[in-house]
Amino acid sequence: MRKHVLLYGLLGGVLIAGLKAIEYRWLVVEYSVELYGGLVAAVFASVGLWLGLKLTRHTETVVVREVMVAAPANFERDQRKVESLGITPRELEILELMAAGLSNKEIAQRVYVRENTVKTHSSRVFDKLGARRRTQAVQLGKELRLIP
Amino acid sequence: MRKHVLLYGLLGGVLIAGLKAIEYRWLVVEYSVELYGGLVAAVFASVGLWLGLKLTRHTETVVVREVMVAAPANFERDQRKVESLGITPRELEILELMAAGLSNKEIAQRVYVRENTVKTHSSRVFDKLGARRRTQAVQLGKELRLIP
DNA sequence: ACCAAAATCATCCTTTCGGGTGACGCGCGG
DNA sequence: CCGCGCGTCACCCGAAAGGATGATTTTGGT
Repeated sequence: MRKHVLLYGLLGGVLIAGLKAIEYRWLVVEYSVELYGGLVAAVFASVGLWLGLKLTRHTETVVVREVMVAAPANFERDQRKVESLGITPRELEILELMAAGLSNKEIAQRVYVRENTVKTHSSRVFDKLGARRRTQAVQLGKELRLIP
Repeated sequence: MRKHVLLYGLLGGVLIAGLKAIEYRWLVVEYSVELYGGLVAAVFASVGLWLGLKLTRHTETVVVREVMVAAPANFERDQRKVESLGITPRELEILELMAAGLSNKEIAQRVYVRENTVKTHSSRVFDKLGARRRTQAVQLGKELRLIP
């Protein structure tokens, strides 16, 4: 966290210095200020946005709601199996998305990570489930009541 | 969401205009650019941060708990959908085996045909279901009650 | 503050999938 | 008899998935 703030400040400094230098070299034009401001704004906005997402990615409030539904099946995760298999929350999440029929790339975009990361997670899940293919993993996941 | 973005852009414009005006009135000094950049950076960082928080603050995982446990339903194939989609018995068979997590090769061995044949069948099923991946086909097949 | 677990990302390499295309035989109904 | 649907099989090619390994960063709990 503190590291983030430091990095943030540092980035700001570097950015301003860089822009200053650039300005004096080839942006000595009428609209340099606008360009300057725009760039700074864009960069800081992105960083701010990223930071915001980063800070709250895992802060979910769990709301347990009792509902009376007739047809659709009720799903209750078998937490014991999850633990005994040593499957992490993230891995479960990826497994669910896999079951929804998403490709690794799509999952990556969905959860804001690289495809490589998704592949690592899925590999681990396959390992823990003893599956060789994603369809198999999905099937096992459903059988073991790890996913709906 | 779109509203947010619009507001964001608008704010940016107003801010820049405002700063520009201010600059020409009282901040015509040596370090106006730094001040300017700092202000823009700060404001946009906060807004970005706020936006980030806003977007993810209310991510709650809703756990739906049901009282009555309907027995693991008996599966009844929706023959109408099967026909309307033009899915043949053989294709359904392959789809089921796919859902069981078998690879094309394994399916081929199971039903005593070449892997190539399995591939054509699966391709046709994907076509008819509008799926691009086998996991997706399985998911759709279950949703449409074509397979258990 | 420190350690272990979890999460992230990369690179290399092999296997599996999926798309596209073409072809052949069989049985059934017109 | 001929066409048509269905099942069968082949080949090529690019994309996706999976295995193995190593590395760094975050997080959570003493």
